[in-house]
Amino acid sequence: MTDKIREAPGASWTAARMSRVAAPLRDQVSSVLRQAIVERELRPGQRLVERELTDMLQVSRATVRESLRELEAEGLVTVIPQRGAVVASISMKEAADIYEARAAIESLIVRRFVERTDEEHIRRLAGTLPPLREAIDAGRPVGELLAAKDRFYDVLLDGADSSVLSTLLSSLQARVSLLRATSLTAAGRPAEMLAELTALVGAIGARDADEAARLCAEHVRNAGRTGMAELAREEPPVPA
Amino acid sequence: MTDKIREAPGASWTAARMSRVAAPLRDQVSSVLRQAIVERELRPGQRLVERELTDMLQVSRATVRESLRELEAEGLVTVIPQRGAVVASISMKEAADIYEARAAIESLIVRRFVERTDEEHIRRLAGTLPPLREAIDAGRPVGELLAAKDRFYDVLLDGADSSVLSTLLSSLQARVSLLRATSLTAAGRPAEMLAELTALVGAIGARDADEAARLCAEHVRNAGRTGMAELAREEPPVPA
DNA sequence: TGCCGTTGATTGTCAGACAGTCATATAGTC
DNA sequence: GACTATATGACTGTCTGACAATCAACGGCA
Repeated sequence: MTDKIREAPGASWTAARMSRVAAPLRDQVSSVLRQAIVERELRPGQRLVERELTDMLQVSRATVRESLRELEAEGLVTVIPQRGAVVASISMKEAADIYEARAAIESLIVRRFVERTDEEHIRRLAGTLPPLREAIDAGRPVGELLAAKDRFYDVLLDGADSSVLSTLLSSLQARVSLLRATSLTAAGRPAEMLAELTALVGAIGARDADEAARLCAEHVRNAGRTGMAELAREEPPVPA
Repeated sequence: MTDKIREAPGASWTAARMSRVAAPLRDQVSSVLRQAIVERELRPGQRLVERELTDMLQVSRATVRESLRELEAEGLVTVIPQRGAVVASISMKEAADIYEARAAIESLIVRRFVERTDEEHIRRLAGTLPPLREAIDAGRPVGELLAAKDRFYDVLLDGADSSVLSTLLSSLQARVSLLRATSLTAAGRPAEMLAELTALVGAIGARDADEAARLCAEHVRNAGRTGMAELAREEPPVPA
């Protein structure tokens, strides 16, 4: 009767019980939940019952609740007063807004990268593309493509050297991941993406900040467009 | 021995004890603390000792802690493990980053406003300027100017109709308020601001989204520049 | 003067309790 | 049999008290 989540098929994240290590326990709890949400093991609309979480993660209710506040502030969880937390879901409209915001922020990041980075960073950035190309050519699963693309972003953020912008971007990225579809699931999109990133790296290499920013914004908008189109033909989210 | 904050001179916000009303208690606590921080009644660097907060606000430690997690996620409070929460402080560099991000986001908002709003909204937006002008001409205190400007933003955000962008902007705005100086404390800056906003409204009225976005970004950058210049000649933040 | 152990202040976490509220199942009514 | 009023159960919101672990400051000692 309880333990609904634990019984859920394929709920692999339940294995991640909490063990007392360095970081505050609540941060570990947040991380586990955050990851489960972003990776869609916890589905949008799904209730997060405190008692179930405490049983599953073996921590006290107080700790779980503090974590939930954190996730709430990040927009990954929605709290309905007197009803508790549910995994957040976003509307198409919100998703569109988030993509727009991402375009703006990422452009800024690219601009920063161009302005303040050195040849070494540019080389490293360019170096992240070949693995991506190989993954695409080999028809690897979406997860691996995303991982490869993450490395691109890692270098970009590192070079832009702005914790503020990094934080902003990752919170936006987490929220769009609430949509089930990635633009990368659309046929042909991975190749397009690679082309866009290649062009972007080209502009960065030429130290053309304006052009790079423009390409970047366009890239995000394209991703958003395909992703949302993809989404439009899937089933609706889990009802409350 | 306890009650240090309550005894603090001029700590007017302490009067705001919690009373049980509709919203969850923790939200009231968050609001009180957030406001106290943004209005600089709690200074950057100041420790927020849980016991003192519970005494002052008359709520349990659990409730206070949940609020602190929320403020932490908003970036208004920094938590040092095993030492607890302190009011966040930001470096000049971070502040500059935030202003840049604000410029990007606000431009987007203005663009949205132009794209999707009607004459009525534009009139309302223009209508917020005269009170601002009067406040400036009458040499009213900075607080009142800020309030008048807030009304301008209210209309703008309302017309842009995007909760995502509103949330983003207000979190950025809260964080820069951690700097003590407002650009408005600089001599002549209020008048400049008014001129910039007037030009902005003009572009919006003409439905020129590009120009409006450009003016808006410029406005934010100007505000950032003066604000940070102002800041540079004040005393350093309260040490930990 | 500078190192080190003691002490006090606080945080991190836990368990248990209880009122209030929402949703649902149950019983009673027409 | 459909419909409403009520009882029940499942949870959340909040509080209290407790205790180990850690940090910071103090004072003693070399």
